[in-house]
Amino acid sequence: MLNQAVRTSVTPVKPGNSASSASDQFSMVMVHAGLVASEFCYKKEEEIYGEDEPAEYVYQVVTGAVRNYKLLSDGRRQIGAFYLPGDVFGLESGPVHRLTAEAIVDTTVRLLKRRSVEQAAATDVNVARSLWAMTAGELRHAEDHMLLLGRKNAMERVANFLLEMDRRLAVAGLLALPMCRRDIGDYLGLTLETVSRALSQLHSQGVLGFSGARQISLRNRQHLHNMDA
Amino acid sequence: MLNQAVRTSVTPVKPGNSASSASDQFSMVMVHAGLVASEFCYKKEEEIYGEDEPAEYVYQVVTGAVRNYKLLSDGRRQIGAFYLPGDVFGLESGPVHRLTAEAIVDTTVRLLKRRSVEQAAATDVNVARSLWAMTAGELRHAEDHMLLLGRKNAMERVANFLLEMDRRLAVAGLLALPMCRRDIGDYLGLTLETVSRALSQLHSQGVLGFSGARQISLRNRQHLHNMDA
DNA sequence: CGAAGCTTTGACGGCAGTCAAACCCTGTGG
DNA sequence: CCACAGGGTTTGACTGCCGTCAAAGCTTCG
Repeated sequence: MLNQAVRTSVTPVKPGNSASSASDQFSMVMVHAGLVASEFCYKKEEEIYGEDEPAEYVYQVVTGAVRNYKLLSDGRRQIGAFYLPGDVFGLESGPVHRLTAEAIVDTTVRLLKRRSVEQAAATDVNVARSLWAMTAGELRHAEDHMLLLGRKNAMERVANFLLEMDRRLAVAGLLALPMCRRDIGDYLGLTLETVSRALSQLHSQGVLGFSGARQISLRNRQHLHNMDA
Repeated sequence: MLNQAVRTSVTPVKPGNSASSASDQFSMVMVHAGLVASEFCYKKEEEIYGEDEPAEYVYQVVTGAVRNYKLLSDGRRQIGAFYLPGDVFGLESGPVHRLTAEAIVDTTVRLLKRRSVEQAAATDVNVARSLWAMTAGELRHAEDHMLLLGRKNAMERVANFLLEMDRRLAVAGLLALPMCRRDIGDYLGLTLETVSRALSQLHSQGVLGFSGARQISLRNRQHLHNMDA
């Protein structure tokens, strides 16, 4: 499961545009608690942890991308979140992971032993507050996503997705999507064909440009905002 | 907004079948912190707090029922959760409420000042742990609900809803639903007509019985479990 | 250069949404 | 006590958005 221990680190990951406070808080937890994070690498498509497995570690993406999902018995899949560089994932209040996490592409993570984090939280109230805030941040995302899944049409979902990815991983105005159309569909509650058709329509309207299917440049963010309802 | 101060209390609410640990934790927070909760009543359809309003209180349902929802600008609504006797709601890690809460029927709540809760968490690590656990419980529900909204068909959603309500509010094998068909639809990402058709089909199959549209008895829970995918 | 996987596009179908009308229940006032 | 009004629920007819199935095109990498 853990491929390759590369090195240890307490330095912050990529201050970049993924300016969620979660990554800062992750660093803070480590600093306050005197913890040291190890780095590991997962290959493309490799499982990081499975649904209902004991939660032994907390992770932070350094490079790459992760999908977090649930499966129905017949194979239908709902991706709850994508984790990108700087994002913390796998943090549980209870004993087990409630979704499966997989590397979408080759991915490097920093990780902390969950038990160490718990101990830090038991002695430092600021650490405890940070853990709560991280879970609350995931809840906020889930609440927004329920609105999308329950009430938005296909074009609104895709527009919302593009704006979210633009905010979280665009560099130099260019979106380099790590995930395939099926992953996007399983995140948005659509089929891969519907995602493709929506993107094609936006392309033909000049709202976005392609440099290969996964390199996208947004040419009219306002139009996307208007479509997002 | 706060109609009527009835009395104060530190005793647990209704140990009943809503055996979520959240209500116990609410009591624990109060006991550990020496806090006293006030009781208030909201009338049917009355707003308890609005989206983006400052989060000043934490609430626990004593009697009645609450819907927690987000709206799109054109009126489409997604209900994220129903809160029933014993449930805690309105707890935020950040400064504001992210959904609107309304009483579905006449509802009594106990409430704590958020500032008091924060202070208790700052000095008692067990309180801090409880707050995190409550938010984590809401996140778990949201993750399950994303799977329902993104990937289940109408019958699977309704079957899931009936089993959830059966677990949370059935007394003597009878479900007394406080919410109308539109609320159920807005919770399940369906229209009220689709909810009604699914319930009618289950009735005609003998899976459930009606005593009025909102009094339901489940006659074949196994069948519902099988339908829930 | 070739194979495999990913993406796009097209044709068609079906599930759930929309619109509409009838039915039912509850509460209220005569 | 009954009539009525209003809202909630059920049912029907039809529509349409998105899913399904299929095939062709495009990348990428060995």
